[in-house]
Amino acid sequence: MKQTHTTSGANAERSRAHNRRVVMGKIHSAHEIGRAEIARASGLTTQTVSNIIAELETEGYLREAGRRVQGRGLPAVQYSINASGGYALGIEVRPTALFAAILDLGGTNVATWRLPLSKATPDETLCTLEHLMLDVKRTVQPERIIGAGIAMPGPFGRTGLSGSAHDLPGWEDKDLTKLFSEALELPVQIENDANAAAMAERVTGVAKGLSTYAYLYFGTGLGLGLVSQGQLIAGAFGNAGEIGQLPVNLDGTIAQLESVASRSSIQRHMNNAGIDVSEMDTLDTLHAAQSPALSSWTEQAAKALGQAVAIIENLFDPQAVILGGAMPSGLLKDITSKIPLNVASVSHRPDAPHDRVILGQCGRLTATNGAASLVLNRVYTPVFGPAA
Amino acid sequence: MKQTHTTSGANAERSRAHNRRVVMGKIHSAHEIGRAEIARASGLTTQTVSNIIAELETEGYLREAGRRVQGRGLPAVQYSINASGGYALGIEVRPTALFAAILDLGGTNVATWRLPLSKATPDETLCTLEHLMLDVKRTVQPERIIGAGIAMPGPFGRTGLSGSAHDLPGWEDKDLTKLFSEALELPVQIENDANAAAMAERVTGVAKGLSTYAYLYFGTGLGLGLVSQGQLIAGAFGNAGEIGQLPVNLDGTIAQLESVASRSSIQRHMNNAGIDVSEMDTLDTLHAAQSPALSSWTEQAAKALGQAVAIIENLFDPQAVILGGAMPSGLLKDITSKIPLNVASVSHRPDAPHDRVILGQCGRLTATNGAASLVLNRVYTPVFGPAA
DNA sequence: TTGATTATTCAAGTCAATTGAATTAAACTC
DNA sequence: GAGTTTAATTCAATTGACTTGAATAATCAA
Repeated sequence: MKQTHTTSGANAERSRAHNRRVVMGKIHSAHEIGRAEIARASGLTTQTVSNIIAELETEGYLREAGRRVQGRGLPAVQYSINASGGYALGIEVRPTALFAAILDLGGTNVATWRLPLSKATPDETLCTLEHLMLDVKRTVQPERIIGAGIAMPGPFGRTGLSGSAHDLPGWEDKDLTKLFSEALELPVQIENDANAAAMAERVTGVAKGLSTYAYLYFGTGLGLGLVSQGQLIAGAFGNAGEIGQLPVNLDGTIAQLESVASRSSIQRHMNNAGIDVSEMDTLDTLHAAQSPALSSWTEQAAKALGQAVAIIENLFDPQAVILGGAMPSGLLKDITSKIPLNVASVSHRPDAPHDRVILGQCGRLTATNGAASLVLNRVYTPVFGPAA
Repeated sequence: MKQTHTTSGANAERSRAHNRRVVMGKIHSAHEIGRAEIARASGLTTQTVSNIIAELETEGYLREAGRRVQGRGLPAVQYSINASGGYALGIEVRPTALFAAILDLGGTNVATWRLPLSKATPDETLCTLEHLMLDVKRTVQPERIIGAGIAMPGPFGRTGLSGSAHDLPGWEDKDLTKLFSEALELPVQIENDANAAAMAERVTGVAKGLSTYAYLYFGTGLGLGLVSQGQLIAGAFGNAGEIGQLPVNLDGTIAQLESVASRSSIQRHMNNAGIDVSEMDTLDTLHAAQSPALSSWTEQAAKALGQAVAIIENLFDPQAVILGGAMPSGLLKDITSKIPLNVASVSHRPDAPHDRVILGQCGRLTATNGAASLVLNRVYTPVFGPAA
């Protein structure tokens, strides 16, 4: 993930790109907004905003949304995102399947694929992707596809995946960015699934108004995505957020967070109680029926997550911690409400406009949609090259 | 700490400011470097770099450092930072004293003050500062002072300090930035002591080549500074890095990190052994004499810190974790070497160019010098306005 | 109806980047 | 050691994008 950035300098062209993002970002978060207001909020002149909006409109990214009368003076022409003006492709690579989704500029899912993989080796995956692309190009206008985001389970080495813990063999020492961008013929961004999922909530979900938050992702294990000022914190090597091994204290016993709060931990727990939950729907049913075995799991998980949340709040001071991932939403909601919060924390702000722990709303395909959201976030959030 | 940024847009002027920082940053980290090389490293043209360097040189921030023959072609004129071209003021407010330091552009300490405070109320502090400023202006040319950094123990509320844990009463609900910038008549930056200390290592210490790292700070308690891509991670309300309450597991007993690894924990531990260590020098002597009581503390502290390091590495994936603060350096070195590292971590990189845990080198006044380093870091690291 | 207010556009001006050709000084080649 | 190659730097012209200030348009208030 680490690379030498040789483009830290600014020039007119890069200023324009930056300002286009600023404008798109304001429109995205305000939903409908006029030029003058964007100018005030961004520090640009109305003239500049006008020019940029004209450009964005002819390119199809924006559309007029009537005038709004708001007191005296000429009513401002409102602009909003033209959802069909661009599309982002999201790819999630899992050990047994490849998920894909297309989101439009507004963040709405317009297509979803699930392609089985036997081993998820690079060859098989890339080959499957080439077939997928044919389909993708039939679904939306190819020239309207802005880019692709790829979500894979980490951890990442300097290139490719590394370490002994990940479940995708054969990807070590590969230049992932090169591999995918060549196969897809699109600019790509690669993140682990938790990070991608975190972005989904920012672009379309409950984190839309937030710029600094943490996201706990229930995948096979448990992942953490950290977003600071609208950008993912990747860490030096792209592996920030490995929270699974966090030690938690359950009634005097130390356990790893992931072994108590994850999908695989439910399966283990329920199997011990003689119940098979290999199907996700079973879980949903059990939850609706208030299964005692499931609620004893929930209790443990919530307790463990409470400790994780306390640590996250202390170390990162986020606006909120969001919970999401591939779990029945009723169950997730239940967990969310049961997480104990430390009243002595700096995050305890009685006047806060929202809860400290929030339920994510992006559903089971969060990571796939999140992969696409990585692309959308780049449209809406200005970035500048990092320090050397 | 949170505020509405109305200047996220880019223009020619802000581009220039950005590029000046890029150029200063390259020169700072390379020590001596020619224009063409800066151009290559930054993506700017040599012409632009030439213009900026000419500007910076006439302003006194740079100076020529001879030509370097490096093979064929015209030998490049080398430039380096002109240390006396600018000064940064650092202020550290503690409950019983105000520390101040001036660093030159090269990061060298040119003056230090220690002014006793009886209660460190805003009134007393600001009054003391006004007297200090008279002295400061006699020490260096007033117009060469770039700005001031302020280090205070957190946590911060939306304005001022808040919470029950901090030791500076009377600062609640104050607009710190306004208060200090008006008293000093300088642009100011305010951070907690751990964050300031973290910056000291980046500007002058062992973190000079690092852009993403964590810093564990021994103050009265224990603080954490997180630096990502050359910038401090502040969190949503400026309180990121509150690591003191982290639970650690010592032989089955759960303790708070701060109660085992901090200056006050040493005092408690040694008092229990019947030894008084209210003077820091005593500690140094005891360490040199290999006091058994002290080494039993060190062992516990290192064990606890090992757990904290593991969590930091997993959550943040830094290039390194640096240890520093107001402790005898021999003792710190000892702790550093004794911290157990998890071999299974993603941070275990046998080919890394440096250790995973590094001893800081900025000495006892790290936080004060660090406050000044906040200012210097802004000179050397380009920033752009954060997302809305 | 008139004046105040706010949004927007028009036209000119400015800033700071880029581009391409020219100059300088060293190293390599024969 | 004369000529060629290479690299850094400067000179002069150009361009892109933002700003400025004046003009115009549409609404509210009196």
